[in-house]
Amino acid sequence: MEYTVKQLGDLAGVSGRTLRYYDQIGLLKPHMVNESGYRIYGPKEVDRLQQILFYRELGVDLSTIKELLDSPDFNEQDALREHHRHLLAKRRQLDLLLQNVEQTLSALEGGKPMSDQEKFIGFKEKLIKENEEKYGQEVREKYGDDAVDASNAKLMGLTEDKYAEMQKLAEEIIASLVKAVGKERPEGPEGQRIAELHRKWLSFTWPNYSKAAHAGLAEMYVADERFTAYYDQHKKGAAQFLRDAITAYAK
Amino acid sequence: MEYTVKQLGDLAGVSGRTLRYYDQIGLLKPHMVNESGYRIYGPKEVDRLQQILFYRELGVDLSTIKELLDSPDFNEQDALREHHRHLLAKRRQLDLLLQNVEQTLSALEGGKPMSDQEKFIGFKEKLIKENEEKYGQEVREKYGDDAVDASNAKLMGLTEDKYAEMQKLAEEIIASLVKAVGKERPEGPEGQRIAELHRKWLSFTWPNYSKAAHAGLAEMYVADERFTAYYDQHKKGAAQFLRDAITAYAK
DNA sequence: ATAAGCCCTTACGTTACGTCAATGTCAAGG
DNA sequence: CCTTGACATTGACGTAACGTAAGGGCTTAT
Repeated sequence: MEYTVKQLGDLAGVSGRTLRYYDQIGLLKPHMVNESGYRIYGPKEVDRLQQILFYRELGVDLSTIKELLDSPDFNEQDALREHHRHLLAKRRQLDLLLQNVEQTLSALEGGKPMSDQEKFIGFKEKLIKENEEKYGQEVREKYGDDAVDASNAKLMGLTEDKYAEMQKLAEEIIASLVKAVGKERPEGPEGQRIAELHRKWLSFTWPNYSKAAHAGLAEMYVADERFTAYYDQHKKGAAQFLRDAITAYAK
Repeated sequence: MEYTVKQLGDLAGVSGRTLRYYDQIGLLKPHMVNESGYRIYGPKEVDRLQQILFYRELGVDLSTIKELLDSPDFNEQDALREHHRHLLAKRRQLDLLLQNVEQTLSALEGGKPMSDQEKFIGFKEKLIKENEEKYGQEVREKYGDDAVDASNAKLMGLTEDKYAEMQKLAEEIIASLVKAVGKERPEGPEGQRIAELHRKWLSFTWPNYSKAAHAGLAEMYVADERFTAYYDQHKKGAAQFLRDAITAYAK
């Protein structure tokens, strides 16, 4: 199919000005220009525009998009899979915001008041993005491993004794957290003891411990609702507390 | 608590420049300025910043935000409920985009090719916003249709056997819910079994299952009081439980 | 007392378009 | 055939929401 500026614009939900601008900066050149100067777009341009919009949706700036799409080793499949990952991350962030709204509402209606930190959970897009790039894979691998670990730890070389020890440790961490939240400070001695326990717990499955990775994981505890839910199921605010404790510990 | 520019910025995930800009345009004035000219923010400013960020996240421009927050009949509760609605809408749009990516991928891998229209589903934010009310109604009408569908499923190509099977499934879901609510956790094994049953049940009428859509429907179960009433008639809290179970399941 | 890390204001730069303005093109109807 | 109205074109200027750099004070730790 062939489209004029308006037609393609309507199709994709962008303005004519936008398409002319994209032409101007060389991001999306029309397939051809007819004798009276009209821009005519073909199927290849349609697909390219789709790619552009995927990137734009994720907040990538136009010059970067251009570089990416024009790079000789650009692979559409990989790009789409990346889009998918990032969209999922964005949805997780949205879910955090939804939780935040709900909590704020209930606090307003006389529920439990929120800490100032809690009031901004879900907004720090950039931090989450950066963290994901740095530690995301590590954490994801870890998370995947966790599931495996739990069900058949023997395969990973852990003896049953060790596994039991690990579980006991996990329980102690939770129990300590439940007691500490709201009473102790994360940077205080009890908070630091918990962080130390957590480091020990980690050492069962992490081949090599690093403070940076530990801090990154802690950040994940509040950024990824799966973790948050896990810790908060025993006591609300536990994930937050643990995060702060570890952050202080890793410094 | 009192905060300086940097402290509040770090807390909320915005830059110092941003806070100074907000001061400049009168959107967020500091509680006070100390003798050496430092901006000092108090608890009221923290809350106002939170409100600002909620609006900003939804794409409202700063001058409009200012008008809203300064309007004499501004009501925080209503605003939060609005935020909630819009965030849900945004999530629906994200789900559309996710589907789009998935379809594009499968088309690339030799699946069914997409029409040019389909290539841009999920991008037209503005249209979605405008049509939100319309869309919502459509969905609700669709729900009405679903009820009709269910009652005379033969028209939809379901054999009577299949239909009976479907009803049995529905009954099992209700029965399991009644037992589980208040005793089991939604993320626990029983909750997940119920979510799985629900997925199976859905598959009778949905042409293609997607986790995103499943989760979206679950959200509807608590957002639309007709759904809630349907599930809660047997046991209070059942809709909530089912929602949580499905949400965990779809992750 | 010197460095590090905050804070201030002023001011210019940037991105991704929106919005005129002045003008040419094209299909449809009276 | 002519007009009309919706489209198209190229400038050119405007804008929102900051980023960034320059030049200079304040506070705290070593």
